[in-house]
Formats: sequence, structure tokens, C-alpha cells
Amino acid sequence: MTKKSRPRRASSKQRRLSPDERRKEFVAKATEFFAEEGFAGGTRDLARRLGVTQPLLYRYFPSKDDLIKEVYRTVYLEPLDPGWDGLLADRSRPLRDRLLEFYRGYTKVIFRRKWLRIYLYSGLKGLDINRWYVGVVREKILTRIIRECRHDLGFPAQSRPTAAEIEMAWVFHSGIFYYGVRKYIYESPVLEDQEQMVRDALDAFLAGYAQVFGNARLVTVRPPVKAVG
Amino acid sequence: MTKKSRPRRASSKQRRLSPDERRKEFVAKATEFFAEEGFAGGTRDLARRLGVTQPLLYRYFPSKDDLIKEVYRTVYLEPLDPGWDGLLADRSRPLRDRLLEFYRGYTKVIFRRKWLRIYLYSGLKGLDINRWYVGVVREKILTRIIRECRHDLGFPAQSRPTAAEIEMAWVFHSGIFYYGVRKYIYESPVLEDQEQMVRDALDAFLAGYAQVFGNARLVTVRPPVKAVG
DNA sequence: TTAATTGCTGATCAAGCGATAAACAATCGC
DNA sequence: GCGATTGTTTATCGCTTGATCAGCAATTAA
Repeated sequence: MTKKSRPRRASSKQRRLSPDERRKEFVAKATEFFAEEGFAGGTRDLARRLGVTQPLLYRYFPSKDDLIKEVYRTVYLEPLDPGWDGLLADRSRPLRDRLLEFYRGYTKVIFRRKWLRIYLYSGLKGLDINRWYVGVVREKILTRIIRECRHDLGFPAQSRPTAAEIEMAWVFHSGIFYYGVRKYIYESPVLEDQEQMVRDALDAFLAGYAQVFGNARLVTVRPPVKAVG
Repeated sequence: MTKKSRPRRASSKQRRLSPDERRKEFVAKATEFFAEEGFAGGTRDLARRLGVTQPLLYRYFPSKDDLIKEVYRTVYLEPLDPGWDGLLADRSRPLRDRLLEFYRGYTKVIFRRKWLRIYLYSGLKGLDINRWYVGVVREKILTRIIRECRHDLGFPAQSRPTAAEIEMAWVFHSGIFYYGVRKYIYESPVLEDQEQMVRDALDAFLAGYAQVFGNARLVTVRPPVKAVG
């Protein structure tokens, strides 16, 4: 309840930012704020955090909802690297290496309290942007992964991954994703060595894929588990 | 804005419930309400849903927060079946069968929009009960699963599963859990055959565990499996 | 039937919300 | 310097929120 953080009026010769920069600054800080408080957080609290008064927000954003939409846009676009498809499809390298490198980069972006919280909040709201993102993951990442798995096992290039194959990739992908949720949202103890977590999960996925889909096609009987790698 | 749902005053000879039953009825409907609206949902809307006036809620619960706590308690306790440990530990049956049956029962409880939403909402709030639940899953379910995996591969009964083994079980478990999130919260298309999803995920996990930990112990190619208390 | 008890509602309060309007302060072009 | 323009605050509005209280309605006990 202390009144300490009264907006300081251009205290020192603080360079005035361009309108666009200032706007972006607001969005960035609003992201952190909403990540912690949820989108039910008040505009007054948010303004206090920004070091300005509440009405000023309405000079930059028509409404709270518009500000929130802007937050979504930045957060959802943040982790999407256009270079990923090239990385995953680079058959000059072993598939395992490619996937390890991909998940190293992917988790580097999404394994942050801010990102995960905004993502879950918006997911609970059932927003279109969430469904859009899930679609992107499926089409651009998981589909590609399955294609590479098939090629790796010597399957003929086929029309389209089946729903069951995609689902298996989803379970693998989600398992990794949820490591971040447990660590950064539940703040539950996890395996400290994140690299190992990814490595083990990946090895399980590759072994599982080979067993479930690979052998099933070649043999039709489910033979005993044999080490693959 | 329609005023249609005016609380009907003992319309027909509707048997008056005992205070305890009525209370439970309130908690049950409040669970559904908060699952949809989030815990920021208003008490007036909730009361309308119950067909009563808003002040009546305060006759049964001292505050909104107390009501919410009660909702948590029921939701978190719902899926915990005391018979699970016996099921998972029944070595007269193949491990794969036991795990399949376990996840059949487990998903039957948690794969519901209501349960998943309340769970995620409370997780985002960082509530103690959430951490408690995560601890229960780890200690009562995942630890047991790893023990059984070890036994299945013929390992000597050892002190305690390592953090890496528990983590692998977590990734597997979370992958299944997140299927429910995608289906019931994101309302994203998933593999319709849920049984197959569980089966494939399980086979991948078992194959992966055998490869990552099984071979490592027998051959020592991957020796440094640090036992972390 | 009556008196006491319990269940429930209508009216209302203070506090907080998102949003707006008008006035003040800082900056920029000239 | 000066007027215009942009950035920011003060004050305030209408509305909704969680919560309270007095009083009516239904039930129970005698």
C-alpha cells in the first residue's frame, strides 16, 4: 500500500522514446504483468508497473482487450523460427542430431515462465490464436518429424502421416512441453539436466516409433523390444 | 439481459434437501461454473446458475474464496483411487497390461473438460494443493511404474528410482495428460481412438525405458546414470 | 394452532473495474 | 522566442464486484 512508485516525471534526462518504441515497451511489460496476474489483472496495477498512470494506456490502446490481443500476437509469434523446417529436413545429418538441435532451440524459447503462462491462459480462453498455433505445430513441426522418421526407417515416401503417427509425435512433443510447465509454472522439482530429459524422451520416441510403426509394417507381428540405436 | 430465470419458489413439491446435501450440490455446480468461467467468474452469475439469489451463497460459504477451496478439494481428490497401487504392483500380470488398465481408469477420470480446466486454473495460481497433487503423482504412480519397469527388465530391486528415470515416466505421463488438454480444452482434433493413443505411448515408453536404462546398465555404454536421491 | 427455527430474498454498501474528458507539461518546427 | 502538437495526469463516470443485513417465507416442534 506504499505510494512510493509515483510516476517520476522525466526524472533525469531520460530519452523520450518514439511512439512506436514506447508502445512496444508497453506491450512487453504488459506481457510480463498478465503472465503473472492473469488477464483479469487490473489496468491500474498494470499502469503502476509501467510507471505511468492508468488513463495513459488508453492513449496507446483503444481498450484493454486490444492490448491483450497484442500481447498474444507477440507471444505466439515469438517461438516460431522460419529456419526450423530446413533444420529438420536436412538429411545430411542424423535424424537424432537434428531433433536434438531443434528441441534445444524450441525449448529455449518456450521454457520461460512468461511464455508458458500466457500460452495456458489463452488456451483456457479457447482463443482462435491458440488453435492456430496448435495447427502450426502439427503441420510445420510434427508432420515434418514423422516424415523424417519414415525416411529414416527406409519407408517409401508416402502421401501423408496417419493420424496415429501424428498422435505419437504429439505425445512426445507434449511430454517435453509439460516439463516446462512443471518446472516454471508448478515450480515442481524436475530433472535438473534438461538436455538429458530431451535426449531420453527423444530416444524413447524414436525407439517407440520404430517399434510401433516400423516393425508393424515390415513384420506384422509385434516382436520383442530390441535396442535400435 | 432477460430476466427469465427468476428463482422459482419451491415450484412443485420439490423435496427440500438436507443442509449438507444442498451444500454439496452447490459445490458440484460451482465446480462446473468455475471450470467454464474461471475463478474470476462472478458470484451473481454463479447464483443464477444455481437458481438462487447471490446472498444465499454466503449462507453456505463464508466467502467466495472458501467456496473455491472446497471446489479444489473435491476436484483434486476425485481421480485418486486407492486401488491403483495394488493394480500397478500386481506382478502376476504382464506389466503392459497393468499399465494399460491403469491409464484406462486414470484417463477416464481426468479426461473431462471440468477436471482439466480446474486443474490448469489452480496450477496457474500456484496453489499448494497443486504441488501436493504433483507430488502424489510422482510418489504414488510414477515411482511405482519405474519400480515395475525395473523388475520387468530383471534389475535387482534397488533403493530408489533415479531422477532421470522419474523424469522419463513424467514425460510419458504428461504426454498422455496433454492429449486430454488438446482434446477437451483446446478442442483441437486428436486421434479419435484414445485406446490406441495410450497403447502407442505406452509401447514407446517401455521400449524407450528399456533402451535408455536397460542397455545402459547391462552394457555400460551409457554408464553415468547418476543416482539422485 | 402456535411459537421457534431455519431457508431464502431484496435492498444496499464500499471498493474496484474499464473507460472518458479536460487540463497540464514537454517537445518540436519555425 | 512562440504556437502547435504530442505526451501525460487529475478527476470522474457508470458499472460490476464481493459482501452484509433486515425481513419475509417455509418448515419443524409443541
